[in-house]
Amino acid sequence: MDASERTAPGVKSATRTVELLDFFARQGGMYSLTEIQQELGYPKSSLYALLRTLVQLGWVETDPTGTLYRIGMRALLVGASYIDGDPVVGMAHETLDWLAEVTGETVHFGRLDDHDVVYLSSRPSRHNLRPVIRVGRRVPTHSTSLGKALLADHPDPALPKKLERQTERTITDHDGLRAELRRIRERGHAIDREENTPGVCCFGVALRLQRPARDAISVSIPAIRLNEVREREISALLLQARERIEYAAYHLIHP
Amino acid sequence: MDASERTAPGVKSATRTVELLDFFARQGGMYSLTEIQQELGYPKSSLYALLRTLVQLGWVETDPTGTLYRIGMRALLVGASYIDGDPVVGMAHETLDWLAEVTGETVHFGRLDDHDVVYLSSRPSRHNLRPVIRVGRRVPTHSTSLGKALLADHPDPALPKKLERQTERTITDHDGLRAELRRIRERGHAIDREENTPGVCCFGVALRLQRPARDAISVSIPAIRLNEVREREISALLLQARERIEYAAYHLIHP
DNA sequence: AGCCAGTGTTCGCATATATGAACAAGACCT
DNA sequence: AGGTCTTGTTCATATATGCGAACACTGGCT
Repeated sequence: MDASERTAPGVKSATRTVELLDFFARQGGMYSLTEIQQELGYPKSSLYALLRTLVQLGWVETDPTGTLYRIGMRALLVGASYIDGDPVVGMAHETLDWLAEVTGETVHFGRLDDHDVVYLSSRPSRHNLRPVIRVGRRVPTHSTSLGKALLADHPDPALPKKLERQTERTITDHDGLRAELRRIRERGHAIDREENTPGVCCFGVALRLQRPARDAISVSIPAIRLNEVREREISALLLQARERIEYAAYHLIHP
Repeated sequence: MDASERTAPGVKSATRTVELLDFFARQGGMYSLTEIQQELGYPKSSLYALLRTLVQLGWVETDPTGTLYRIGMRALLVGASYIDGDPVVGMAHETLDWLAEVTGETVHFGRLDDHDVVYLSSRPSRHNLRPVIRVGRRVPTHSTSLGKALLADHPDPALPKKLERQTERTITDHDGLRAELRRIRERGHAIDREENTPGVCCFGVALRLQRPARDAISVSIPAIRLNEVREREISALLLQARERIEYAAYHLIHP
């Protein structure tokens, strides 16, 4: 109960369980006991017991030799259900379809979590043959249109300590980012000009369903296909999409 | 170590952690402490500590009052990574795209897990506007083409004790199912004629990447759009898709 | 062959957690 | 208001778990 209690996050073994799952999720691939041990720093024997338990439950799988571990199938179900159960994602569904349809570009729905934005829903662009699963992926706030739109909506946004460089155009200083957020508030939408991924520009707006906003939508475009006309077109459609979702939300709350 | 050790699945608190996540995933929605307590049967106080721990870690979220719990955003990431890290799903990707393209129908990739098949990847049909997230969902083996194809490939398949009725056409007796599996082996592919979902027929084949097979692919069609010609067409394309995937797998193993 | 380094596995004790019972806080009656 | 449920929260102790150290295997090296 004293101030030194920062080391007590609760049930230790539950914490480790999800940290382990998180590790697998971040890294992907298969790892040996010692590799995981080195990464997470738990004692070998504790980790061993934990892994065996999770293997037995199907949340972790091993290779035939039983010595390499990876995430198991039971973990799959969990992710999908967060999205299925979310009313906002549900409401936005049709509008995201529409936005993808009229722009022909990749559309994302993202939610703020700490200093990241988590993709909750997305529509592949018509040009992108392969519909990559991006749901559940995390991207930084400071280098993405989704993230910057959400930061700009916050009266006193908590910026990450260090703004990690993603590309040569990433804004990496706090003053620059604050100036950018001001521009976004004036302009009404956020733009990411290859600040997170080379060759990709994004336009994003925060959904004002609660203050400060937690959800945002964006349209991503290959930089090559971008020009002033297209830019105006995209931002207009994006704002229209926001209206639609906010309208739907309003009528859900006040039937 | 004696025979009565059936009650010791390992680290208790880890088991409960994933059981809790599983509960949220299955049920969706928000639940109070007592509701969860009644469902899972853990002592109130233990559950309380567990929930608080997971809330603090972002794996469980509460409503503003802090009294209703639901699954948290961090759980999202985990599911996606299972699929991203799987070599077979990766290999099948292009072929699934192709199969969806040439049939115009919904295509699924599924993997056996106990008495269920888990969807690992899917392509929406051209007629189905809304690309529903089905990845991670579980369907029974005995009432789906994916499941029956996988059972048929097994020399001595472990049939579920009780074959749950899904529709009026579901095969619910073991003898009937065994006969059906024999027919599938003779025919070369599995058919589900509205046995799992009214109005939906599916064609499925197991991928022979290991024996017994663990993965399968299927094409789903609205029963209305089905006729003998289309049926032959679909099964031919399905078998072709299987060849492609098996071919790709072979060349991945023997470069 | 024998050694060595690295890895997975087991075991007994110190420590953290699980638990039932008691307490607090509302909600809903009458 | 007062009483009576129901539900969330805290606490002390029995109990399960975490831990270091020892053991067992394996493969590579000399």
